Amino acid sequence: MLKIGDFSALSQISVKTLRYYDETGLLRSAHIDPENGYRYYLAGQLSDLHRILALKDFGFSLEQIAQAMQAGITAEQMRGMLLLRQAEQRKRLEDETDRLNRLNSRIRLIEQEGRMAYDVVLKSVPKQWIASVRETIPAYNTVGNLYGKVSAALGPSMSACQFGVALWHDPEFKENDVDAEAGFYLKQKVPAGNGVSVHELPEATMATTIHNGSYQRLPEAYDSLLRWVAENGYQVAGPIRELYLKISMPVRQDDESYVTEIQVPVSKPA
Amino acid sequence: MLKIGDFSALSQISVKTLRYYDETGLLRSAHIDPENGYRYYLAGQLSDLHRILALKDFGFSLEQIAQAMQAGITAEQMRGMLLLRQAEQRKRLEDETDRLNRLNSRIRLIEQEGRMAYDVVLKSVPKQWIASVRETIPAYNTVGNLYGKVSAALGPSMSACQFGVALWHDPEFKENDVDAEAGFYLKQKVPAGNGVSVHELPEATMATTIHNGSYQRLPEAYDSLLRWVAENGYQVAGPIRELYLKISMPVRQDDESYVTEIQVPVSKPA
DNA sequence: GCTTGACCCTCCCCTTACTGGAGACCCTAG
DNA sequence: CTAGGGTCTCCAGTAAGGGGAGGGTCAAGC
Repeated sequence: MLKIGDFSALSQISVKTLRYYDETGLLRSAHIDPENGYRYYLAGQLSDLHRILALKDFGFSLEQIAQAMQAGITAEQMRGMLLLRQAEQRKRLEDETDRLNRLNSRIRLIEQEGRMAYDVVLKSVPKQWIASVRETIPAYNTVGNLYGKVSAALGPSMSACQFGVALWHDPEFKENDVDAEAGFYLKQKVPAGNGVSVHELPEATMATTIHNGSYQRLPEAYDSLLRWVAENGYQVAGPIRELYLKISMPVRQDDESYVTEIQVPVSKPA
Repeated sequence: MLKIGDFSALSQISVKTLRYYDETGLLRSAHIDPENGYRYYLAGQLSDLHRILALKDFGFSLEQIAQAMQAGITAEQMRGMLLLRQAEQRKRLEDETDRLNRLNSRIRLIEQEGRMAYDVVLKSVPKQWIASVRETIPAYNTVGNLYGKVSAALGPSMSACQFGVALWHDPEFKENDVDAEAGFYLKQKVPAGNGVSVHELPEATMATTIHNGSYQRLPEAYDSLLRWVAENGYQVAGPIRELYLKISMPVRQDDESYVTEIQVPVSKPA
């Protein structure tokens, strides 16, 4: 019979941890002296502990290990467990690889451009009702003219609007003759009409960034964002959205208090 | 001013998390109504939140992020942070890759041998005093004869002994003329003499496994262990140790109550 | 003006796999 | 017989929030 300190020395596992395993039932001590509560272990329990440590090293939780241990598992069942864990571990490895790639990409961007670069966040946005008009306009920065039309057509329904948004439908960047959709996100559905379309934008996975300030510096944000998309192995999968989260009337191109979010729908090519 | 729910909807970050960030000072709400305690956010804070999320995605802890955020960091400082994180992430990726390899190796072993295979654990063992004799013996299983010599030579010092141990000094497996060292681990240093050497084994990183039962099945344990060492990219880096953790007198080759630990010192080839 | 449902608040407990410490008891060697 | 080290239980804390209770607040519809 070994005292807990001896068992700890043999196994290189801390006394604290052994007590924890005993307490949680993962590895019960072979005997407890009822006089003084001392735990006693058998040398033969070292193989149980080794099994626990090996499974832990494979990435199983203590709870999973406890289940496997008390069930007197066969080689075939063990193989099944390990194959499941293998799949999870592959996924994990892929995630960590992607994370490293994102880090590398950001470092490159900072080194090449000498500035901080925009923070790009990948997120899934829910379905969203929108009231809008879609027209071919001469250039990006003339999109503002469309909002008057929308709000005039909506009339009292304007109260259901949250904030302005633009969608760029051209699959490639175009200087002129831009296929633009402009309108407002809606708190709830409102009737369409008067040339205004009311429809629901689908749920989508978006690479997004926030631009603070003047619209004249928007191209830098687009630059960071689109490079992020390309360098991390995504492709653009739909119209890019611009959300005008803070704006003031009358609209000015160089108001530094404006807040704009750019969203690029993305997908991983198969 | 946005209520916490609005800010949550815009950012896709849960209200709970936003409150947690406020509480911990990571992202304070711009204003708190003193009447009712409601938190209010500005749209401009979205870019702060985006920075937090981007850094979190890179693997920084919230505490690290908080420090970086309140210091008004420059692009160059940010680059330094990211380079440090990059090195950590590379290490992590390597660890996770090794873990997957260990998993693969174990699965292969089970599939090829149709049994559970031994649980191999990598651990670092501390320096250890030993009293021993070293001789060339006809075969492995005749090592038992040496222990009598050692205990006779030690005399009353035997009380400082913990358990018997054998070291195999041959770099390759040998059936005959085995260069063997046999003796006992010591609780403290004792005087040498009478043909017994007392010296200290160095600290070492060991791949280890526990064998329960008859010595006749020890070769299976060696098989699992040495395959593990080879398949996980280690090389043997010193004499293999056998620790006789539970044994009884007289020694029998087929006693199923014996417990033996095999330790292979390993290193990663450069 | 009233009600109702959605929203917001704080406070507490829970998660994993332990680690650290306090205070008390116990064992063994000299 | 004493000193030290070993062991016990209990409590608190970790990172990053999630879940829920209990209670106050706000806005819209009637």
